[in-house]
Amino acid sequence: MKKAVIDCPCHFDPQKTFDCGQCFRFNSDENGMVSGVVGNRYISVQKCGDKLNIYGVGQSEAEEKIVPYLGLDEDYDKVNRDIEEHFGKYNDTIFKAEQVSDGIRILRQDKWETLVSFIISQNNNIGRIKKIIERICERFGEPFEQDGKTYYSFPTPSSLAGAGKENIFACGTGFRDKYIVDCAEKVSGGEIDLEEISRMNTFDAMEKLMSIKGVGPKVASCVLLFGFHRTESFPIDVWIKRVLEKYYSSGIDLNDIGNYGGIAQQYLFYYERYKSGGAN
DNA sequence: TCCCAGGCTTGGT
DNA sequence: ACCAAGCATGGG
Repeated sequence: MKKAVIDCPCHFDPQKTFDCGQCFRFNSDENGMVSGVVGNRYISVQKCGDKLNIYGVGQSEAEEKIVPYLGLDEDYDKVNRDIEEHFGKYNDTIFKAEQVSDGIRILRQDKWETLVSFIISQNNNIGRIKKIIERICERFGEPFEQDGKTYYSFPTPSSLAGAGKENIFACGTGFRDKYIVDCAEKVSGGEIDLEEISRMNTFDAMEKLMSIKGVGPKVASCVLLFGFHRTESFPIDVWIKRVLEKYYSSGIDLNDIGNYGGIAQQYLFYYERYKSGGAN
């Protein structure tokens, strides 16, 4: 089995990072090993002191692809300072959230995979989201072998566009089948160009993403944050609404959350949802 | 034009 | 029966 070892920066906890709901194809075991499919590789990540063991890729691939994927090139001291500046002026909630959530990083996931994944996430729970995505990969993705086991890549836009609504539905998507089809058709047909979106300002990018059926403000902002690394994107869901009412009842200026407001959102989300024993 | 309520698949509890 | 990191839809 291929293996790489890299220096682990501060503020990185693989389990928290993959457990905070931004990624649906990874699972962690009791040894703190976190494993899942990235592109056409199955990788496992394990933190050992100030080192990070990465299995499934060689040293150069780990440094070139996995380090940016994990967001390890981002300076989280700087990130945290900016977050404290923008959220600390209201009260001390963000400092507590930062402490509890320390180690969460925003991944650089594939744009297309993130888009489909968060369409599936609506009105759904994480356990079921994961199962649906796995079935979609098994049925429409490309198989690849690694260490004697078979894994499946996330299907391409054209693969899903040609899958047929009934076959998408058969993966357990429920009413979201038509949303996935619309999304796959628009992306494979070029009507939606994800690389073009990555060059747009956040407002235009949101508008463009929301022209896909089943993509509203919450899904679009999650896709921008997790798939486009728009760390200023601040998804507002039921949990964050609760946080805003509970800790920021006199309101916060959503137009002044800084360049890393989305990371603050993750801290607050994790703080509120997982501090009292966690969810599924 | 904007706002709001009820519906939507499915599996877990 | 109720709920889940929401959204499209139709009526007012």
